[in-house]
Amino acid sequence: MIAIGQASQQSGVNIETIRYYERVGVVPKPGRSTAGRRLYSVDEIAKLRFVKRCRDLGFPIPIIQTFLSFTGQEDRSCGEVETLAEDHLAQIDAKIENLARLREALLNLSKNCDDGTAACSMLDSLMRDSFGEAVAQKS
Amino acid sequence: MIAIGQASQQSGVNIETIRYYERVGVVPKPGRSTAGRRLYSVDEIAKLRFVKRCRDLGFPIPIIQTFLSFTGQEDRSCGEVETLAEDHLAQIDAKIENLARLREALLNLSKNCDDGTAACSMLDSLMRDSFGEAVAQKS
DNA sequence: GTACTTCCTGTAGCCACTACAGGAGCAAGA
DNA sequence: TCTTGCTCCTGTAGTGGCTACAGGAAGTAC
Repeated sequence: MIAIGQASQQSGVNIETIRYYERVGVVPKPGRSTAGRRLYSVDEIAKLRFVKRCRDLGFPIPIIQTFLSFTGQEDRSCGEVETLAEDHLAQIDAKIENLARLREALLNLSKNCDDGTAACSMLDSLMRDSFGEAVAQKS
Repeated sequence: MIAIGQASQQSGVNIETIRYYERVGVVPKPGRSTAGRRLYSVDEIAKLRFVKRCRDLGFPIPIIQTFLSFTGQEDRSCGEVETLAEDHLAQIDAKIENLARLREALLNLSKNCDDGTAACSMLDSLMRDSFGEAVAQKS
């Protein structure tokens, strides 16, 4: 059983974030020492590491909670996990696509900027009415 | 001079968002009718539209405020705008790259998932220690 | 005993909105 | 004139996923 600082080091999750995860119910409340300090087992560290990996992959916390509810039960989890992962992948693809479009728009805007003249054509373009219909979705 | 609902329609900015922009100082406080309702001029609508376009391009609000402080003055704005736009472009590129890496990691994880067996190899991988070093940055 | 570090709880801040409560004004029709 | 329905007002709280800080208590090393 180790304290939260060590748990943070071993899991890669920030101390404040560990407490936040506990508060919102991502990980269960750990045991406490007689003085009231949190004590973590090896399993709990592993769970924290799992959460961190999922977060690094961009999964939102409610999805991670679903994942965690699946671990332990052997049957029927794979299909649902796959669906959730595919949905997430689709969202990532959409984000990439949107960012690429945004990148294009920005490049088009700023490439007129390098002629060294005083007035900024990019700001002008942003001010004019003709621009801005192509880039619309959320990133 | 038009009311906030019309201003919202003509600028494409949500009513609540217009009030939010006013509150945080992105756009100046508009005039009011005798009954206390906001009244917007053509120029103010144009400014709202400018803010919307910048937001659609992903510029954060402080940058947009800098842009707005440049409009009106003719000299020296282009170079600074260009720098800000380039920085923003670099950030977009970094995001795209990170998402692409994330996408790869997710694909690698989930492609073992489609064999129809009961236990989920993806969750297993996420639980094991060997995975997760390649994907680390913020999106 | 003292200095230093780690830990505790609780609250507030970040970003860029969005939603809602509870009320007031305004325009059109009966 | 009255009612209906729409728009608008202010103020506050919620979103996601943390992060930071205040003010204190406990543990450890010398």
